[in-house]
Amino acid sequence: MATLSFTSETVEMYLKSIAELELLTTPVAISQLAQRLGVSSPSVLEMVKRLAEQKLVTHTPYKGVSLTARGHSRALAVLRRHRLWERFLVDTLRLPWEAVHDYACQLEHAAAPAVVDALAQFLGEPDTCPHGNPIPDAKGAMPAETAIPLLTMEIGQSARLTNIIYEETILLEYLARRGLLPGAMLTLEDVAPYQGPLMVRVDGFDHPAALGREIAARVFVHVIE
Amino acid sequence: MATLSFTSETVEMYLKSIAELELLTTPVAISQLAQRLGVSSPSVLEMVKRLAEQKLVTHTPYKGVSLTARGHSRALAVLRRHRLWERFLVDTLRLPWEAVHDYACQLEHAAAPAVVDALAQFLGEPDTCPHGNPIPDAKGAMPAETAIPLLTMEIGQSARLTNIIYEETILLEYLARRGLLPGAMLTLEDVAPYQGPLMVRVDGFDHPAALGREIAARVFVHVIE
DNA sequence: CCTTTGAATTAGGTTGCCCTAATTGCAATT
DNA sequence: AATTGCAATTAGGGCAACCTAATTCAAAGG
Ligand SMILES: [Mn+2]
Ligand SMILES: [Mn+2]
Ligand SMILES: [Mn+2]
Ligand SMILES: [Mn+2]
Repeated sequence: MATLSFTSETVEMYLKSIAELELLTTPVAISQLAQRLGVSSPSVLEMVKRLAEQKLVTHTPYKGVSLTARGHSRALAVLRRHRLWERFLVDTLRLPWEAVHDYACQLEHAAAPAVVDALAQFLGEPDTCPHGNPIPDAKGAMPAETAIPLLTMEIGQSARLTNIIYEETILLEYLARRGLLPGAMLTLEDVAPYQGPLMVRVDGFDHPAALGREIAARVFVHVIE
Repeated sequence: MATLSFTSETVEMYLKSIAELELLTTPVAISQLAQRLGVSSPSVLEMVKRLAEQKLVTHTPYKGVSLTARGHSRALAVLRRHRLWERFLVDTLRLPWEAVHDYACQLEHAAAPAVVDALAQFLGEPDTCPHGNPIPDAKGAMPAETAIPLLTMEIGQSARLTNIIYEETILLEYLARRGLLPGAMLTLEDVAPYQGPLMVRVDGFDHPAALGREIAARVFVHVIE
């Protein structure tokens, strides 16, 4: 008999968040995770111990957590559902690009495998979410990142926006208002010193946008030429 | 400030189940609810007390529970989401008629109002679920039942199947195998005495189906003529 | 090497939702 | 009017996730 390991919504959110944070730093600090999930550090630590017991993560005391292979594939399954729902909400239901992230965060926990497969087929097996991030395939494989953060561009360079990582609705709303959607063409005009903002001209917009470094690290681009 | 009353998935299931059971008997017995939800009677009683505190139900000791107006409208909202998702799963994703009930039971708790509205619009504001039951409109209004239970038909009468109430996957599977879907034409051929089964001829099927009274009370029809 | 400081951890709760076993009460039957 | 059977209720737990306050630790700077 298979170990009937039901994964609660809460556990799925922990695993998904760890996967997202591992793209920035690894192992992931307890406090990072606490901030991302909006819960206290002791709560995270307690859950991390439960996850470690189930061999979904490894915890190095005073260092942080990392996903095991098992945990990683669990996380990718959630990410797949999340991004498929996002496509559905934008492409089929025509809901706003910056709002669907939150809606998908609810739906991602509530779709049986048969539903996910049928949804993917209906959508034409898309390979990116509306924010440009890759959708893992049914086996859990995901293409590696080829774009670079806008933060690492050089002044004067032009680029095409490819994707926005570490999605959060407030970030998406901010970027949408400035035309910074996947596919947008932009030019880095200036970088203020002392951790100051990046001035970015977006094609079709009159005024350049000022992006803090925090944000510029999450916006990925393909430089032209 | 509005009393931010988040309704958990569990509470939603209690309210929906009470609404469904009220169609059969009212007030709803604690043990009925316990059986429907697959939990113990003490658990139900405990929850019923919580629901009563929130003025979602009224509890008459040793009698049972009834929904208040507040509880009823909450329940109809869940039912609306459930039935809209069922339509989506059958019409758009082409999933099997008898399987979608369970899938929709997960999705019904995970759709923000904006998503529900957009989904209803995309589906063309349908007014019944794939099992023939009415979908409450956005304001929570639902047409009254006009069909009668197959159980109350007289021998020799013919009828068109309209809907199946008190949905459960095993029941739907049983009926699907015998062609008993909404729209099916049927004739009541015989009723065995002593609470015995009803023999029903279904158009397009060679052998008549034998339905227990429990089931015949849940299959609704419009008699011809 | 010692001190400092913020992150991690421990200690000790609470709440929601579930359980089994024991008891009580209602209502139907003798 | 007493009995009996089943449903309802009470009693006493359990576990997953959350919290705040107090303590301990590690890494960095003096
Ligand atoms: Mn989520
Ligand atoms: Mn996305
Ligand atoms: Mn449900
Ligand atoms: Mn249905």
